[in-house]
Amino acid sequence: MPKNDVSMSVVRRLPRYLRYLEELEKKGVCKISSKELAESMGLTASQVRQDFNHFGGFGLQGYGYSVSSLKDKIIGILGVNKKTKCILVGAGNLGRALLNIKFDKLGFDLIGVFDVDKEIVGKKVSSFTILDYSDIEEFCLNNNPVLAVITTPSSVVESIATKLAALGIKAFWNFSHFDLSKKFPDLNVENVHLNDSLITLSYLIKESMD
Amino acid sequence: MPKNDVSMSVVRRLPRYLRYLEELEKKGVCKISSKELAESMGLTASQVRQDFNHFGGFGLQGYGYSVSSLKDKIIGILGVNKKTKCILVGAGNLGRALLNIKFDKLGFDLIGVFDVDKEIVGKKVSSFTILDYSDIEEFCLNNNPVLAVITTPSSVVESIATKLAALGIKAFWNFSHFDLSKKFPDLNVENVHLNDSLITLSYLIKESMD
DNA sequence: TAGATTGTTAATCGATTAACAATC
DNA sequence: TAGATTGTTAATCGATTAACAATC
Repeated sequence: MPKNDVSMSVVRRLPRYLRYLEELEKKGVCKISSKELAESMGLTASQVRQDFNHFGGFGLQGYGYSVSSLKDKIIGILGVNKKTKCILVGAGNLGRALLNIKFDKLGFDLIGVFDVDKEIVGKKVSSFTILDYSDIEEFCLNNNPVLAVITTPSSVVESIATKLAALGIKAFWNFSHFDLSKKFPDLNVENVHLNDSLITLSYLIKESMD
Repeated sequence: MPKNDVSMSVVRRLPRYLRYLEELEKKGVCKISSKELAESMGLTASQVRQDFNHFGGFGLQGYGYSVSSLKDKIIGILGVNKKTKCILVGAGNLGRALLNIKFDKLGFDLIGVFDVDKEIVGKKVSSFTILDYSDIEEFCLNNNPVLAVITTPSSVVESIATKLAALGIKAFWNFSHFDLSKKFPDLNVENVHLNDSLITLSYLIKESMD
């Protein structure tokens, strides 16, 4: 059972652990020590053990960790085995690219994709038919999605999020620059700021040229 | 002039500062105090002043900071005024979505988009003609790009990156799960792990339900 | 000058690392 | 049992916050 108030530094390492463990399992590795896992991930053995012990003792002293049971524990902690209902708003290039994500393998069930553009409403992208944004209210009342993926222009995000929050949305995966955390401090917001990421790289390149 | 060895915590806040300053400038705000800026960004005034002072004194005691000159300083620090040559490898959905990014506003000049799929090679997406991946070596020898955006399947990233590194690429903007930092410790790598981001949100939602 | 706010030093807090006893 | 490696406590390190002198 996960305990509360684990720091975000730890939480953000959990998906990485999961990825590495899945790779190990694929390779047929059954057992791994904190030392080996740390080395392959660029962490320290102490850090690995500290991280896991936030959630209870997952290992066996003198042996190490069972890859499959450690993986299962982390899946449980992250809630990847859940099927949290979600919608995607904004079926532009980025939104459509995100439709390739295996939401069901990440703990979500994508139940609706919306856009305002009448040109694309009704069309099929991957296995999803684009729905009309003007029907989103009724859709949410009927289906109660928990997460909204926001891939619309920043200018319309405030009004969309306000509507969705009123309809009971509890979390935003936000690809826009609108600061949803400030406006909705009680909701869960995860920002993906691609521009910031690329600019950071500009800085690192510049520094490495010195 | 930027000094060296500023921590990544600080560096990652710089693009956010830049965004907020651009918004302020758009609103016609000329002057801002560390206190005001901190409040609007969810930081502390101390943190804002510490951050800027890593790079020199940008403010005026008793007055605050000039929005436009602070913005210009940060642009300089981040190298956003540069035009670092870059290429994109993998013109699938995600790659094509990224073509909408204003690379030139973020310090880069996107000079080539590559894919292996003969079906799309030669086609135009946005203002870019998709080039044949088999010509990438010659292209790099002629044009010397510095950054490669990697939006191919993870399985082929190792061989692509090995080739590009040998051709003088200095940085990767990596959207795959392949661990480029481990294989190329001397290159600049910025990872965008969308799956990890979504999984983190799964955890946060789960926690907030308790 | 008085008020405001920076630049900077010192204190605090939290995360990482080290150490080692517990134990498989 | 001896060796190995965890779980956990203590030490260290670094980042954030607080405080205040400098100064516009």
